[in-house]
Amino acid sequence: MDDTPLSPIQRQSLHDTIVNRVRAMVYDGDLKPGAKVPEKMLCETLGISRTPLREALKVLASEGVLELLPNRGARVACLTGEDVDEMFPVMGALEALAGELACVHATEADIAELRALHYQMALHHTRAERNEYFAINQKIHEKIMAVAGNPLLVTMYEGLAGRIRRARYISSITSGRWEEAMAEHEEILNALETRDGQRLAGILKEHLRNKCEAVKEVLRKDAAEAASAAAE
Amino acid sequence: MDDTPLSPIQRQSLHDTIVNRVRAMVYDGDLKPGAKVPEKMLCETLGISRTPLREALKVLASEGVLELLPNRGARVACLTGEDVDEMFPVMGALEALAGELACVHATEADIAELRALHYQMALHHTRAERNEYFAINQKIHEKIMAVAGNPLLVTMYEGLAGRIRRARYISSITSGRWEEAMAEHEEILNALETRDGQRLAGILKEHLRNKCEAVKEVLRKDAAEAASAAAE
DNA sequence: TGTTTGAATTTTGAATTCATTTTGATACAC
DNA sequence: GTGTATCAAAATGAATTCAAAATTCAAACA
Repeated sequence: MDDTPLSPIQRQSLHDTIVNRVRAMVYDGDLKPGAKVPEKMLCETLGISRTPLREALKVLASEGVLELLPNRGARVACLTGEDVDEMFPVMGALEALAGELACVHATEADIAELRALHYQMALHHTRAERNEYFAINQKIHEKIMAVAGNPLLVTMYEGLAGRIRRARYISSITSGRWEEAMAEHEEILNALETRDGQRLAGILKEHLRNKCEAVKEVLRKDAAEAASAAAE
Repeated sequence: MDDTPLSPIQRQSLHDTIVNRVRAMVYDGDLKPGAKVPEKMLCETLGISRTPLREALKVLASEGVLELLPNRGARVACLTGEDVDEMFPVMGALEALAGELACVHATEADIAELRALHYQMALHHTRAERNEYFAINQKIHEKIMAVAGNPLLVTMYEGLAGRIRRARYISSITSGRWEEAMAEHEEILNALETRDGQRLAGILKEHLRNKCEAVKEVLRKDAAEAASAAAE
């Protein structure tokens, strides 16, 4: 991460490295939801022994990324509709807080950066470039979080956002909903520019509520695909 | 937990047991903030080997209860003023959400229970019974969380609340602030009874903001005590 | 042919062992 | 007397080993 001459040497413990590696494997889809996580195979892949790997699995389980079945190993947690229904209100509350704080703490430079991101995203929208749109979209939400200036808030939000990241990326947004989302983003930018924290909080909450439906839609599609794949 | 004849037998893994035991030791003050966590000693106390203990320490570190110093073991995380400043806004957002949801999902029985708790707490207030007051106080907030009907919300809130539990219990509330807190609780009950989610959310947020100051006060007192103890 | 039982294999849980790093103490130099 | 260097002891990080439970597979039986 940080390697400026004066910063203390980063000695990332093996354990931490493994946690991050395995988490990345889950988020990137190398380990599919519901799939068993074979200790032996992972040990060989990563070139480590079971002890640090198992420590990492326990941590990831406590994060909700994996679930541990007693005496039967770990499997990748798969998101149910109920999980998403629980996660989104919480994420909404956290984003709303971030919006409020951002309106207080944002510098003019921060707002300028968000404005630039917004219009870049709008461009991708008009060009119907979904992947690019979603990438910028995520950056905007991350930037608002960062500007809020509350590291704990960021950590907690990222923990939840990570778990649905795959679904958000692939999000099969309808063109109607896409228009709506862009309109919401116009409002988000506007609220930020006028530093209207309450309004921004409200918009973000609503924005997330809508996104929730989109993610659940993807989830249903995934489940259907998995079912048909299993039938073959 | 659940031992009805038909439920599967609950086999809590050793690892989970240890996580809970050590976390309890921290919350109950058996392990003091800033203190090193000696692996060897704990292994002997709990009658286990280092492997499962170390797994537990990693999990507790990821929860923020402990911090791991590379090659130098674990220590109990001590709350700084900044930590509290970060935690309370997040807790406020989560409680506000809980309030909103509670107004939607509470049954009349739930509200009756909260009303009973409220007036019991009011009694302890008039009698100036601090410990009893705080115990009921916590029960009320837990009940609102429970009524919200979002297990994830509860988990995340408990994670934060646990870390400041000690400080909240000992909270050296001034009599002026105590009056104010009771008035806020009157409003909380009232908002619930009228199922005014927005208002309840706002009150809870404000309530938490005030509590934040009280906790930081305790923290300063603790730090001062620790300093004078070290000087002896 | 289908089901069930039981042994062999694999996998997981936990203890032990080994290697590395840190810590603490003593001796030595200045 | 102070500060540094060196070495011993302790603690930590990670691999290995051992024991347990679960899974697999084949044989026996209905």
